[in-house]
Amino acid sequence: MSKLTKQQTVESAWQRNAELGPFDFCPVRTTLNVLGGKWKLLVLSTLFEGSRRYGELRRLLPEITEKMLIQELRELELDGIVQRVVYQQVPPKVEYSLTEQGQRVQPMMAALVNWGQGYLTRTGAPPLPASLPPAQRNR
Amino acid sequence: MSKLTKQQTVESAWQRNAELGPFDFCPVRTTLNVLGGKWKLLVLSTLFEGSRRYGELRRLLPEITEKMLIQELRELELDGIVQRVVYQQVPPKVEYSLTEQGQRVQPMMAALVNWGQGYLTRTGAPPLPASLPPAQRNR
DNA sequence: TTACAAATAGCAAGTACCTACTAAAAAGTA
DNA sequence: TACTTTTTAGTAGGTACTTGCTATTTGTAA
Repeated sequence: MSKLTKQQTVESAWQRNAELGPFDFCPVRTTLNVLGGKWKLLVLSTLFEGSRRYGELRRLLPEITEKMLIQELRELELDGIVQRVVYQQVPPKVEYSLTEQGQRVQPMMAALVNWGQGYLTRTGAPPLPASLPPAQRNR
Repeated sequence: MSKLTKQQTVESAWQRNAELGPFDFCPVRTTLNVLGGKWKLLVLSTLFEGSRRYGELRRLLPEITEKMLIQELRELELDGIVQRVVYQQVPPKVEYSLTEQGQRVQPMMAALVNWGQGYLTRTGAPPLPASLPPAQRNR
């Protein structure tokens, strides 16, 4: 993207990262580019159960800023992971759901969950934050 | 971490992200925290084949800065993913290899590779960078 | 007319992340 | 002494990513 256009429009995450060079057809890099946002997997996990309106997502994921939520949704839409359907009503209604590509994330995420769980149980939660008393771990 | 100690020492990635709140025992978050660095999976994939000296890694991965390379290695070591063995020689020799936790990354990464490949083939490489002529895609 | 709900966008400020460059240790060799 | 090889650390600067706050649209209800 040009340095001149300082304008901050939401882009496809793929596209945003696609100018870094010829490494971009690396499958892992692709996955990280498309799904690597701080909240994307969290949002997707909510959509595994079915489609949701924007407001529902907001209520289900209060730790995400509104700004971030739409931004992530917008990127996921541009990258073909979620589908956005607008109903022509007056208090507007927008429903988000997973595309086929989005559905395919589920087994992949299962692998992440699996590794993370193994790590947590095997290392006994945070590995050696020796500086903190153990009691503080669960804060 | 205290705002006062501006000192920039390498921390465990787990530890660095562990103060964000009670979400941290989420397995996915854990996985992303530990393995989410820009180069970590790339480094690990190099170690799947066996142990490597620092210099070998540097040569095999020229796109990574030396600084970043040791930093990522150090974090991975602190998080228990790689093992670091120092040989008491005069031009120093240090070998890095995967721990058991590190070995377990391989199947997980396979899932990432799989998703990324599916995405690339199904969407036909970069999805709609309509602003660029198709020829430019392979730059 | 004023107020409201639902969804979304923009900007400024802050934080985290990466890179480039410089430099240190250690012990043998020229 | 000066110089090499191998591994590692520090610092400054830049870029990318997140957050907080404010604002817009559009019918309908008060």
